[in-house]
Amino acid sequence: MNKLNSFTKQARMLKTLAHESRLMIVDRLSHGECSVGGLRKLVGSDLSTVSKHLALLRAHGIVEDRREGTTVYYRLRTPCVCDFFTCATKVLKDRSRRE
Amino acid sequence: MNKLNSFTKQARMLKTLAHESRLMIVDRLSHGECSVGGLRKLVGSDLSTVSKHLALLRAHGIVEDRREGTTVYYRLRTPCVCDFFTCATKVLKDRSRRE
DNA sequence: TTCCTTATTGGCCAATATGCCATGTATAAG
DNA sequence: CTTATACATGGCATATTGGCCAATAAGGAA
Repeated sequence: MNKLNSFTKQARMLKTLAHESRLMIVDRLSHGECSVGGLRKLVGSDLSTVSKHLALLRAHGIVEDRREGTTVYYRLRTPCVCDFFTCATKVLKDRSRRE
Repeated sequence: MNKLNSFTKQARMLKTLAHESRLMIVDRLSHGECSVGGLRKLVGSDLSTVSKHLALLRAHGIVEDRREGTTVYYRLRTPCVCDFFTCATKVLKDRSRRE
């Protein structure tokens, strides 16, 4: 059923990660689960904005959540997305060496 | 002078790559340089559209160009961006296994 | 029940991205 | 010179994204 080619799927995933706040969230979650409020303090945006970022990450299978009372905790669902950080850092370093 | 934090820079690079046509272009260039016209056939968009994608990739240091007569050839400037494909494929596979 | 805390969703608007067409530029050929 | 080829760029319309506020939902406590 999923007839989307590889480039389309890769582009969607990259788009999902291609935002400063969402990168901060993923990086934070790579160290362990965190509540929405906790992530809000981290990124500094409105709670509703953070919640929407999380909804997007969840819709794309990057994170999953767990409710405990009124608090919702998020965690990474695909831990290897962190490889993007290694990858991105490497590219950025490589690029700065050439400038 | 570049006071941008790491997340901002990473987000910019991901945004630059987060487009189906640009991914196709980078993938094609990973096999060797190619003219704008050649890339146009590959992605199927208007030549001006492809040219703008290339301008964006160039502005972000992903590709560089070389003119030969009236033809302009593009090539990857930071070959390790291809690691993103490995990375993305890995994540996508990992995700599909969990669904 | 009502109140409070925490998070999600809807609405709205500003900012950005995308893509096409038309125009401009650079090089080569005649 | 003119013409043709191959790209690049400006402009404009549309689509998407991002973020805030307000409203809503879901739990826990009194």
